Amino acid sequence: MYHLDPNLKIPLHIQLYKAIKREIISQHRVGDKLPSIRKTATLYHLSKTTVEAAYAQLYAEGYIESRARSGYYVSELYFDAFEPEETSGATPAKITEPVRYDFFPAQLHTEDFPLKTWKRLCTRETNASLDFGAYPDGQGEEILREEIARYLSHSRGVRCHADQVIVTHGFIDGMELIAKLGRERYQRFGHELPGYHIAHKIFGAYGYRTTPIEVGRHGLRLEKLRHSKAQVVYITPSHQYPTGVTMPITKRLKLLAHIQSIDGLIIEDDYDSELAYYNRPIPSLQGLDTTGEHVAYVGTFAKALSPAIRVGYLVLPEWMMAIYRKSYDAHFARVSLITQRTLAAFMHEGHWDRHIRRTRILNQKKHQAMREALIRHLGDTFRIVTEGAGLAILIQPRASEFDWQRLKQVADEKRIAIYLAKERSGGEFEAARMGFGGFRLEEIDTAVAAFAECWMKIKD
Amino acid sequence: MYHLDPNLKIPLHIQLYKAIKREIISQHRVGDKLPSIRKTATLYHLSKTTVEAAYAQLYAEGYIESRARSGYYVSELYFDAFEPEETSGATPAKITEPVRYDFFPAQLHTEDFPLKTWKRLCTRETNASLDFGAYPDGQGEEILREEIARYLSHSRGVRCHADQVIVTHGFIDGMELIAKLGRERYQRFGHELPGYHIAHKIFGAYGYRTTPIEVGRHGLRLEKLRHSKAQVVYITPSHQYPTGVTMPITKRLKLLAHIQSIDGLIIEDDYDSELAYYNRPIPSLQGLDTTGEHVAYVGTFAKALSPAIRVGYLVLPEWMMAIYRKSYDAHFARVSLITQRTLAAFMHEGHWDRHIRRTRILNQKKHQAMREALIRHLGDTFRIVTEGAGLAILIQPRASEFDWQRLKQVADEKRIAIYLAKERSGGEFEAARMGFGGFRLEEIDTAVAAFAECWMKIKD
DNA sequence: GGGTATTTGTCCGTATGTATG
DNA sequence: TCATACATACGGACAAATACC
Repeated sequence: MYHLDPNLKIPLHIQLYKAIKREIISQHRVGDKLPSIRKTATLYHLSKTTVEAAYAQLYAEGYIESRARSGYYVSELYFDAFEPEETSGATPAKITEPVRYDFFPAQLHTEDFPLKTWKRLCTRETNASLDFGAYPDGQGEEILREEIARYLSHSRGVRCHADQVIVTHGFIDGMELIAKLGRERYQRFGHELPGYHIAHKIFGAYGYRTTPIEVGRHGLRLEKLRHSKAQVVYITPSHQYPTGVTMPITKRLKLLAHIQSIDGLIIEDDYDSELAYYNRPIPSLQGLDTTGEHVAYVGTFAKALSPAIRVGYLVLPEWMMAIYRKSYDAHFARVSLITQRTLAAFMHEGHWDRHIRRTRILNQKKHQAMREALIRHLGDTFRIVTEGAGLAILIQPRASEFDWQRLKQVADEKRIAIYLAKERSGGEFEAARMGFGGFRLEEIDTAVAAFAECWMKIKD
Repeated sequence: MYHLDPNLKIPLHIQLYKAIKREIISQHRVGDKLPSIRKTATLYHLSKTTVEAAYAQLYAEGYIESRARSGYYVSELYFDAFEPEETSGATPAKITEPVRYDFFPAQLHTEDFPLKTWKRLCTRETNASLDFGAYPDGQGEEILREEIARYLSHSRGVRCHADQVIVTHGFIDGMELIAKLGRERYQRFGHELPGYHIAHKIFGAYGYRTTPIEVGRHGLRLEKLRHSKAQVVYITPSHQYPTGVTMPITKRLKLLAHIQSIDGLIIEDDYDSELAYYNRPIPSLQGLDTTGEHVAYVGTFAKALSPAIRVGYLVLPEWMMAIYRKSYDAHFARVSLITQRTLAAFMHEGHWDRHIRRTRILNQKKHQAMREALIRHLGDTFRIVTEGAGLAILIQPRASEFDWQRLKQVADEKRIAIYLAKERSGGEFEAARMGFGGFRLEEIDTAVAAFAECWMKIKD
């Protein structure tokens, strides 16, 4: 139930959009179905088109997804997402058979979440907060911001102070904030192609002109960037999504020099650096930017901890922080206080560092297991395109002809979820991304065996 | 076979609706099945939605009934009204002649009750309950409480859980319960003036000191409330009785702040929110009260469904529920189990939502019909004071002098029941409340014509 | 008479036309 | 010309009722 006022200057569909957005952010019930366009329209005496406009806005910004002829559903914000649902009690059996093996390349097995510790800290903080009547800090609780700043500076080479950190309700919330704060200064937004599509949708929704910029073997093509005249550029330099390439240090410096020369802004999305088990992490662009004015750093806890936690953070240059402080309600918390306090305690007591380390080792093992399983079950019919890039191994068949669509179809029938990757934009499917993050270590071999059955069938 | 012309100005679904209506009226073959939506659609080369809209229109006006997944059937109820009543046995002729036209401003025509559906569910639940020997729940059957909680939270913005809902035997029962539960904590009761007089009588009977509080153009006068020192205040914020004013959101927040500051209690009577066809609903006070401790919400099924059902409900703050649980027999049911189960099923299967929607559309149409009839029969001798407020249009004569008492008297002689409204408290009668809820749609014009005869006589 | 194919109301999102500033 | 909002019209997905075998 929202409050809408037709006498206000603000258009009705915007009012509705804002109200729903607020609700989604505050009670993030991922996967929930929104009331249908008609229901909402009759309830508030609006036309369907008005409601549709509000939903379309939410959709454009990635808050909700549309399932044709079924309804709108709250998005699993950010591509991290995935928790095999928490079946509470008597959930009715799903109509669609659940997948047996899911090779989703960017998920973590839920068992890997240190649930017990988290629960313990959570109840402790809940009790401690009861007699604590202080105002929340809209930027995020200070203790948490300090923990984040400390972590980032020692393990990611980000130069920052707690004052520059804003705790957000995840990726989208953070990107919107950047879009808003930057729109007086910038108009042209560049994004990676292929890349994570949500980013440019958000900036598009905020009135930026968006341009795709090609990704090469070492990340973003700098000459294309120059040519595009983009002032703001969104990149995933440490582990480009979805190709997995890493931008080498020399290129990072060149990129920085260019952005500094045009007084632009890099949005550095370091979405899964915590999981990197493969190589020495490269210092963040943010840390390389000695001016401290041209990089906005975006991070999240969703990947390494749990998507359910829904906490991310920004590290912004001082000039953006100045605008932020002027324009935002200092006491409107974007994230539940308890969650923030729990997280702060979790970090402060060293659980976060331990968890990261543990996850790294585990991922390394899983990677190894996947590699071995592939070799065992597929023999010499395949070759590895990339490995060590994230939670997946990219593979291709040795044979030149291969019917990818049929592979997917056969896998589907056996309720195996596989994920194909295109080489660059517009090309054909050319590789399978064999994700291992979602399996338990000892599950991997069985899963690959099942996959191999499909593979072998197609190969001939 | 109807003739439909897509080139006409009139929308196709309206053309179809009119054609079918004409046919039903001329050859009213009660119980006949209409051709299915798809049949008609293909026959006339229309989309399903267009036919659906036409049928929905007929349904809303009561010409046809829908049996889900079976078909649409011509209503009986509609024609029953014309038949001379089946006098069972020797009923003596009534002494007082019954009124021919009753403009009572807050009633619903009995035809509008979905009797068939209700009966069907009722027998089903009766049979189902036979072999079911569980204890009744004094607070109300859980399935019903859950349905109520769900309905209230999505369509009235009430924050509640089924645990906080108590099913009552109507308004008075509920108010008595509140009076009992609150009397240890509160002594001073405030009520609206003008207002619904029953409320303060009940609280008076339970030993409260009661004070009237004036109603202004936007509802209760807050300064008067403060001055009155009332701790408990009974209000009808969404559609004040009898003035019809709505308390805007800003005032609601102020009222809440005041009550919170004195640790008092608001009794929010949302008696006819379901019927609101006129404006966008405003979220309930209960939902705005973030503390969850200072509003008791009172609702009823009497208005929208039928007074005969005699079921209401309360949503109480937790502290009141705690007292309730201590003091009341957990197994003394206030309402017949069968009724509760029937109602729960009625809601669960979507009939309640459908009924509400249907009623809204119908009221909108009746309102329109009343408006047109008034203009047709009274010409420019009157003006509309308020409309869209509930089931009546308030009118005044243009002439400055007008003998209201004589109007009432003349109408009385013609057995027309009319209802006059005072402007604020203490003033003279200054408007007539032309209620349309009690008429069938097509009756309205005749009724207004009869009323116009009286009106014109006085006017001169 | 019990399982199966079809029919049917009902729900859903979507596209386009139109009045109004 | 553009944004806002509403009305009209479309056709697909689904589960229950029904008809059919």
